[in-house]
Amino acid sequence: MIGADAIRGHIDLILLAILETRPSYAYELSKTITDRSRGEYVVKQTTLYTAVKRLQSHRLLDSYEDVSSSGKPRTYYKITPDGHDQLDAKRAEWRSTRALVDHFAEGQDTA
Amino acid sequence: MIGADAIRGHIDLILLAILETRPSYAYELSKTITDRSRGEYVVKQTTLYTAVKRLQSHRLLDSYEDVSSSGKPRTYYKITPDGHDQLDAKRAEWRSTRALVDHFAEGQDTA
DNA sequence: TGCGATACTACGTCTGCCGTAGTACGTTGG
DNA sequence: CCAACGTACTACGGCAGACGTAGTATCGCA
Repeated sequence: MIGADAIRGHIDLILLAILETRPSYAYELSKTITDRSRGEYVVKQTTLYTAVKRLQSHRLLDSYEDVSSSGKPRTYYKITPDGHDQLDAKRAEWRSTRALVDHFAEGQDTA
Repeated sequence: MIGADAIRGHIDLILLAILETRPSYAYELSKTITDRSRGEYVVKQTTLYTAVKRLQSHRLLDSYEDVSSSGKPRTYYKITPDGHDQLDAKRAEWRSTRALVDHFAEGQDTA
């Protein structure tokens, strides 16, 4: 089970990366994350909704209603061109972060 | 330059890992981090002091004064046995987190 | 008709990192 | 001698992200 603080700040990257492939809606996104992490990471509903709203407010996601599906109409989220750019940027940032933490965590002394 | 939010939650791991080798004091720790990250990550003083105090309050670090050095007496920090355990735990957590983010970030679809 | 899955919102709280600022001591050097 | 600079540390308020809890609402199905 992975704690939220460890993931903190990377949820945007995860969501954008999932939505890069195809549009999805909040509930499905949360399932996708749970499934693909084999249950290791379960996003809280509040966290998820907050995150998609944040991304949308930054114009990284667009949303549209889908009435055709069964049940309540769903809000689908779709990545925007800006979202793609951000995704690239966040991937790069992640690689830097990963390299940095790896460096210290593994205690190498090569500068 | 790596933003603090990307590192957030991993500072404890970084500090413990550095102190695993040998005791150090706040100022030196900050220099170590700056140097070893080639200036990519510069910890703020407030962040650093908050972090070491937090670790100490959790009994992961011990401190002692060193009067022999020139200048103001320094507070040296030394990792405790509990700190070693935490370090192992945090390393493991980091590996999980890394695997998870990598998985999503790189858009693999192998569950 | 009511239960379970789906779909979402509201609100207050906690924690970590930041910005800014100030205090204080020592060595060095003009 | 005293001023500047590096070292060492504290205080305080702010902000954002994630959380816990809880409530609302619709639909399918038995």
